[in-house]
Amino acid sequence: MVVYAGQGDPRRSIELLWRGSTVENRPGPKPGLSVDAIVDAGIAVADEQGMAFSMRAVGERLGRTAMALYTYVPGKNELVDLMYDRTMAELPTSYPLDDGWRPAVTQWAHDMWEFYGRHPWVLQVSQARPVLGPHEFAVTEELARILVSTGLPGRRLRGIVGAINYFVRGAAQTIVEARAAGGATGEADEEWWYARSAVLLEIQPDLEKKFPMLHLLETDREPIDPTLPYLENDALENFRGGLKVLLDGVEGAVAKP
Amino acid sequence: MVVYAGQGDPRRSIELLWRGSTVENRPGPKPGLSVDAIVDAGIAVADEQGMAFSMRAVGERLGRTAMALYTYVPGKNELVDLMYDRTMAELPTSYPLDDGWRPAVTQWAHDMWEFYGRHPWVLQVSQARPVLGPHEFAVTEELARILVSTGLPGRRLRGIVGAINYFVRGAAQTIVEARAAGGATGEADEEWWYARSAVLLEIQPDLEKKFPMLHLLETDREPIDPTLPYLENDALENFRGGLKVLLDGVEGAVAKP
DNA sequence: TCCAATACTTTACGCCATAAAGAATCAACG
DNA sequence: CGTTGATTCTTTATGGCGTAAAGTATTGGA
Repeated sequence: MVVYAGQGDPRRSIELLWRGSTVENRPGPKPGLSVDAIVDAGIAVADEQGMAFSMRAVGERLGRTAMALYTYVPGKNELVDLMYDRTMAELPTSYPLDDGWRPAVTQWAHDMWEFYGRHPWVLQVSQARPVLGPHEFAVTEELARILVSTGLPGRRLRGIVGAINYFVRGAAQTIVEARAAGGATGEADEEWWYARSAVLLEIQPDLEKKFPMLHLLETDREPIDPTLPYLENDALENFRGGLKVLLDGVEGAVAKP
Repeated sequence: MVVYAGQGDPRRSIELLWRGSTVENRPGPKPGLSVDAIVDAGIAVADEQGMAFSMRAVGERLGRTAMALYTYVPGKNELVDLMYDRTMAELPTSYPLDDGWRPAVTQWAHDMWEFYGRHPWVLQVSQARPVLGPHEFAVTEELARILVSTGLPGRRLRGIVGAINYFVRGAAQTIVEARAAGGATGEADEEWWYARSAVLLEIQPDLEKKFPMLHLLETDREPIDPTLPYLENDALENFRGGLKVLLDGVEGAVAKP
């Protein structure tokens, strides 16, 4: 299940995102938890166990039952929203433009790529309905700021911002899920690929003849960095190459009106 | 939950994908179903109800219990794999190159975009572990074929193929999920956005000053086609713009060595 | 005719999110 | 100082999910 953002009461969600919890002097037992603590626990659990994290797991990590969380947070969806936005706080929001927009965008993209690698579950949070939280805003604002310095009009930049976002996300997703495929250890990785490929070639021996272009793409390789596992090499190379082409396109748009 | 492809026995999965079910004369009652029928039912259910489709629902549509499906298919993951690959069969796999690669790629991308619109659940199927089915191969092979005609070496094309895929997927995801946000009818769409935005502006009145670049991007609009709903306009415009930039980048790569 | 394989159902298990109700705790008011 | 009412947290229960296990009915071949 992709987690859709903000199914619940929009007011409550947005207040939580932008205001945090307002604590006054109220009757009743002192709260033993806080929204912040719950969000942090949620992030920790998700980082460890992926999106299979559950309210039970988050509660357990805090020494409570799952239901205790519902005192602070309307439901799982809203918690995910908060986790999503909170995590984004760790991204830089100020890139120097001294060398122009291109190095800045490149750095932004690489940071984003690494961010997704650190928090794979973020990629599962629905994208289209933006969470509309402050940190997500800040991160996108920064990309916009960098790109505005190209001089291109906003109406053209919107597609570009989207393209860069989609690209980084997609590329990150590829590597992240490929890693996950290997299992918890991250080691059985190549074996998994190998098992699949072997069976595939056994069943379809003439695969390379049936799909000659894919074969061509697969086999025309640059020398790889032997210190990295195969998949990381592959993904990083493709990421750099794709980003380069994308930014070349932007450059073209900047050059001619 | 994003549905990961192929958790089970790789041999069984791949055989199902590439060979279909082998039916001989065996003892026991005649099968009342077939893998094909189940896959079709699965696609129908998913098209209607989104990824919340369940084994029970698929079984029901065929007048069986959920467990009956397990006679034909190892599990839900494998069924999703089969659905995924089967759906892709409806995509064209031969674009004319008479006018060069660019119109062909553009058409490929638009077809893909519409495909995702027809089958939104496909976007939820895990990307990174490719399903490795014949139709997915064919679709990607075709994109590769088009791009090989640019004369670029395979090693450079790999990043480009990735970038185009990610972009189309991302852009489609945005519009598809935005549609879904509106609810089953697809009508409450703008209202949903409006509700969120209104609350956001109420809580953060100086939003536009805090994020001036986003504001700039948002407000610099082209005249829109009044026959389409707002969101479709927006998404389509961004899709075209982003794709153009991306392909400009490819063109740049083609021009200079 | 009987055996063994097959198709399918029923039942059950362990997850999940979360609704509903109850127990314990505390500030404020009479 | 005792009571009230709000608040935190637990317990229990509901209805969903994928699928394991066991049972029943059906069939081709020996």
